[in-house]
Amino acid sequence: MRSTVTDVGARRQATLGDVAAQASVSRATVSLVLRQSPLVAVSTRERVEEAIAAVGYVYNRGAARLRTGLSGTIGVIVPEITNPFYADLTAGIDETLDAAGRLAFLANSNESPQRQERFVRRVKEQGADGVILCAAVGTSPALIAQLRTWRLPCVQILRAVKGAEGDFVGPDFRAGIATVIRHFVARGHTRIALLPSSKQTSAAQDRVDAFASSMVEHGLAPGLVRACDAAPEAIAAEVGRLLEGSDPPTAFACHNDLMALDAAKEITRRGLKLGSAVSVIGFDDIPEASRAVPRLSSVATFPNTIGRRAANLLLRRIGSPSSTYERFLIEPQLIVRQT
Amino acid sequence: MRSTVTDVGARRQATLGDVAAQASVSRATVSLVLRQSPLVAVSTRERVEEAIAAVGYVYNRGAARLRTGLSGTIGVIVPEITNPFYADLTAGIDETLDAAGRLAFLANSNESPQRQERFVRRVKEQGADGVILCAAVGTSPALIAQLRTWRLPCVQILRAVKGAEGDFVGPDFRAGIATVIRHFVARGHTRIALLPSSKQTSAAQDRVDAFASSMVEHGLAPGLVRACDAAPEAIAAEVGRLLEGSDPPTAFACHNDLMALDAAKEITRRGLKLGSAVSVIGFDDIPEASRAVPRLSSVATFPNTIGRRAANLLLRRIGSPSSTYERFLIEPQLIVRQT
DNA sequence: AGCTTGTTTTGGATCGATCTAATCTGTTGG
DNA sequence: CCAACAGATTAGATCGATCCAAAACAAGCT
Repeated sequence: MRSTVTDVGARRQATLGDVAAQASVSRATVSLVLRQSPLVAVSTRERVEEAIAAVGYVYNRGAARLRTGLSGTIGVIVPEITNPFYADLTAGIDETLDAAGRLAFLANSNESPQRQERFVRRVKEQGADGVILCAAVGTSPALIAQLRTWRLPCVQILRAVKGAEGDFVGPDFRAGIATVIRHFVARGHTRIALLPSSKQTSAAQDRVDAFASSMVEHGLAPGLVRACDAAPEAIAAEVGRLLEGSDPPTAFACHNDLMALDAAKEITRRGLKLGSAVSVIGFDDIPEASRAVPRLSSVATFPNTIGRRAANLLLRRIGSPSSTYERFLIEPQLIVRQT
Repeated sequence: MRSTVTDVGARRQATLGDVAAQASVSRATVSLVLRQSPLVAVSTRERVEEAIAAVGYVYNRGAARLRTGLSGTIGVIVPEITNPFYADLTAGIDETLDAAGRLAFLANSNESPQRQERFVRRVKEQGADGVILCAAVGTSPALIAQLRTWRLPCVQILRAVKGAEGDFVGPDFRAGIATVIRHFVARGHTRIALLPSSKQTSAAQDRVDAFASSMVEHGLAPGLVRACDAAPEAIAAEVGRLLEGSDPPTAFACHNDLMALDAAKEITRRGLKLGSAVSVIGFDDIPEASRAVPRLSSVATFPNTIGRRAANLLLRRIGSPSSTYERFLIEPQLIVRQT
């Protein structure tokens, strides 16, 4: 009663109780107003809203979560935030969560399962409502099982942890490889090499599998598969070995654009003409691909879309934890440029 | 007493109380153990730790925060997460916070002050202990003032909001420009152009100011300053206009590497030889700079370091909110390559 | 007036931790 | 034997919201 707006100097943050006092209603009523309940009379609602503004009240979602069990937060764990692909992905997630009024914890596992485990635990401690996880190389299925016993909804993206099923969103790498091989064959290539990442992920394995069956499908001899570290020197060396071998390949399907760019560089350095003598295609269609000379052909994988889909799926799953798992494969698109 | 470890099927998450019951001690004691208090006897501590493992207890930081007022979280708001510079920065922040046992909310304002404001409010609602903010273009000083009245510590990075002082960490753009001009002059250039971003930020203004005083310092006529949108076409057009003008510049200092790469492309397209006839230098030293042909000279600005410094400063500020503001300018480094 | 019925409002318990001050235990010294 | 004290443990209040069941109020109908 006595307390008025002039108590601004007060060090303490305004709470529901302060608003209630200011508006001469009960705390319960203020709570109803905050949650847009249709129960409160319009006149009271207005009075309460004025009071909220007057005392400078800010909702304390942490306190609410204690009661409701819902925090309005999501954990996002990626293995390599500095990779432009993940940055795009993150932007897509961020956008969707923003629209849903939620906030994301972002953590960079840096491909370390230990660090990843630490993050998962912290995210759980903070009471996040769910997790979007791109599992680090070497992730144990036990981690996913852990999330399950915690009843913490989880959507895996890009890489599926072996031995742990669940919701999943990622590019259809198999379809992508199939398209690339079809393209190469149409152009007359018969000696084709695949350079998958040497990281042991489902994303790499998918490429290898699809490559093998595609080659068979087109009646070609099994192509050359050379798992390759992402370092520029490693790629140059591998490309060199292939080109110096007997019956060298004339087309290279690379794990991603960064690797493809380095491969292209080495091929050019050796005096071969890209686009005519030799073809190179990467994955992801990063901005650099179209800027390079010659402009790199690439399989676009739409990270932003994947991020949005994953976030939407997670939100749905949080709403209905019991329904059966979903699996979204985003159709990639071959962008033919000069290589 | 009756309840044993076998209640695993229970839907409810284990709480402090469950651990206490399991270990036959009080909740207060368990709490002390969790916080590594030296008060508890070693034998009890061990008993409690066993109980924690037995019931599968996970700390509820949200509940703790209600009492302590500390959440162990930090808000990070950047204007453009897909820019590799910010990705690196984020990685630096993430690393530092990880070491400090904290978790970051990451939000992408996308240069929208409205969105940024929404995020700031959400971060506050979630009870974050502090904020690292790279202010969107057009941010009002009122936002910083708001944070201040909320007593939410804030470290600004890269761009300082005009009219709002506070803690700051960013590259020393002035020093960077000075180095570039010195380098150009040493190479014999006298007609120099500056292409700052057309975004109205302190980061752009710093470059403009430093450019002007550098030119004077070397006894040169004021150079050409052309604020420029980041779109490749806009840059090509601007570079074209400059080159076709009377007495065209022979050296270009660009706002960042992405712009510099596009400028370089246009210069090459016009048949001018980069590195001899014309020089181009960008900022940030993104990976693409060293991969481009010709290899782009650039001013490295060390985003990862900036991220770490900012995070460390924020952690210190959370520890002692009242001490005076600090301002860290990270010395950039000119990397001379082929342009 | 008394009785429904429907709409608003509310007191008090509750979520899961921490904090404070008090209690309990065991030891030591007078 | 008791007072004093240090060390270890605890009961109960508390943080700021939500939930529930009950109360207050208003309007309409006998």
